Amino acid sequence: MTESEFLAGYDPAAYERPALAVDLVLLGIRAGRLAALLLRRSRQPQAGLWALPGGFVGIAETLDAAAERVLREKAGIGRARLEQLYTFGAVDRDPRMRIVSVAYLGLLPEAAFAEALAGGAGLAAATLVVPWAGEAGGPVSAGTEDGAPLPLAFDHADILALAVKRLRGKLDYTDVGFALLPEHFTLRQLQDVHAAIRGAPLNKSAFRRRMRDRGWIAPTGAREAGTAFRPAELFRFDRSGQF
Amino acid sequence: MTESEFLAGYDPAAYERPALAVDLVLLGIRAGRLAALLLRRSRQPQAGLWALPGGFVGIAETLDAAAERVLREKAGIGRARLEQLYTFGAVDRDPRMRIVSVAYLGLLPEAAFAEALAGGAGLAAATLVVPWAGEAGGPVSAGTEDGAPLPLAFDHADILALAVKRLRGKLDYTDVGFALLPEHFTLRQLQDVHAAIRGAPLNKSAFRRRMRDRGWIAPTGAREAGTAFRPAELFRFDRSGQF
DNA sequence: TAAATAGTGTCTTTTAGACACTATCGC
DNA sequence: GCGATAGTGTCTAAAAGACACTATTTA
Repeated sequence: MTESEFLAGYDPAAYERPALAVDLVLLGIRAGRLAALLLRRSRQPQAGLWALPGGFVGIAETLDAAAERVLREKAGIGRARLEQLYTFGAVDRDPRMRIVSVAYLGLLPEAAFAEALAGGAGLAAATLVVPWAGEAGGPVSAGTEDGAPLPLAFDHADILALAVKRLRGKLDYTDVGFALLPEHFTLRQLQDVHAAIRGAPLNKSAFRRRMRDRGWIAPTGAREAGTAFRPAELFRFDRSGQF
Repeated sequence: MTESEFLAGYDPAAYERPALAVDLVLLGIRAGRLAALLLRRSRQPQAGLWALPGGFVGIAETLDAAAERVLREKAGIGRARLEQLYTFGAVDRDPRMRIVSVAYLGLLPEAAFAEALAGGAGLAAATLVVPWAGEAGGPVSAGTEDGAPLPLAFDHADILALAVKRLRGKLDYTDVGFALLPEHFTLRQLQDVHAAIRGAPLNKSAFRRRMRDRGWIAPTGAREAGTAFRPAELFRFDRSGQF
């Protein structure tokens, strides 16, 4: 153990520490497409650009707790499925000072997503263009509903791209698809969510067969209402069938 | 934006910051089993327990750079495939002070692993018992070669368990298996590595077929030497066949 | 030629894609 | 009954597991 390590270990106050923050990638489905919740920066630096909701981590606060607090305070959302994504630590990622940021992925059902948009937090929805470029995923770009690009602040484009990549990677073997749906849903809705995340269409019969075989869905007995045609059966996520 | 957020954003020096560290899970294959490199703690707290090599992140140092520096300085290893794993931020994970740690997964070929053990860094090898409990993976425990358990310091058992889980998850669709082998290897060696990571045996014919079909392996034309029986063909990882 | 492992062939099972078909609802 | 979508049946293709078989090398 060198002298500097000894000091760093036992008197770390003697060394300058990076600031530690969390940033939230809040994803939902909007008009059949994957979308993220962004805030427009009103101040320098990067004023006018779009940023992920974020905030600093308190000295006596867990990372998860900080993410939940930002979800409440900055996004005005009470609850969401949050999961740690990756920690971004480039030295110059924020021009003000050294900030290391732990990125979180949050998944919102369609209603919660719309509610967050309507709330007073000033959030806007960025539609994500997610081309199907193999399992690895291609580039992800954020834009308005009619296609105008939304320029992202700092390294937030990288964070967003990684979030989509992670979501895609987990789609086939975890329950992430259900986190974007209401408690009761039709198989068509579920398929649409999967298609939006993949960026490519799915075969209907094979999809339904797979969901059934995995034991992930349970019939509720109820049916859709208000359709102009044959109403579909409503299912719910069956947590017991996970493995 | 509340008053406290404003202050935290623009005068973060006014708030106490967590210390930021990296911890390295260095994995390799030893006697056909998955093993990790650990350091025995000589001081309080948790003296006598086994810990992952780690160190603090410098104020002008990338997370990846900090991990590489710890790899050199604490483990005496020049190069390894390092990949960020997860960030651990429980408030009381270190009794001395608040330390948030970014865990890294490092994969070492068998020779590099043995070399690191023989080096003067004081590293010991902990054999990992990795039972096959479905894709999710069961509990992971560290022990000596003859089965005596090695108690781990802090939350390092959690970090180790997550590292193995990640390694398992990536085994089938990335090149992690090759990172644990020398440049030239036999298909038997490759299969043994996969079996060690899975914690379950693999079908020979199916395994070879899959590796071939994916274009991951390229014949070198050379053969094993020094065997008491038919020598196997040597292959190398074919990076071009990844996707 | 015996021992031991390398490497292959083939049958079966599972999973997914393609695609047409039937069922059922509101109007 | 018509329009539109829900939901199913079945053929085919691709991938994986089981397992026996042949091949090749050293001693």
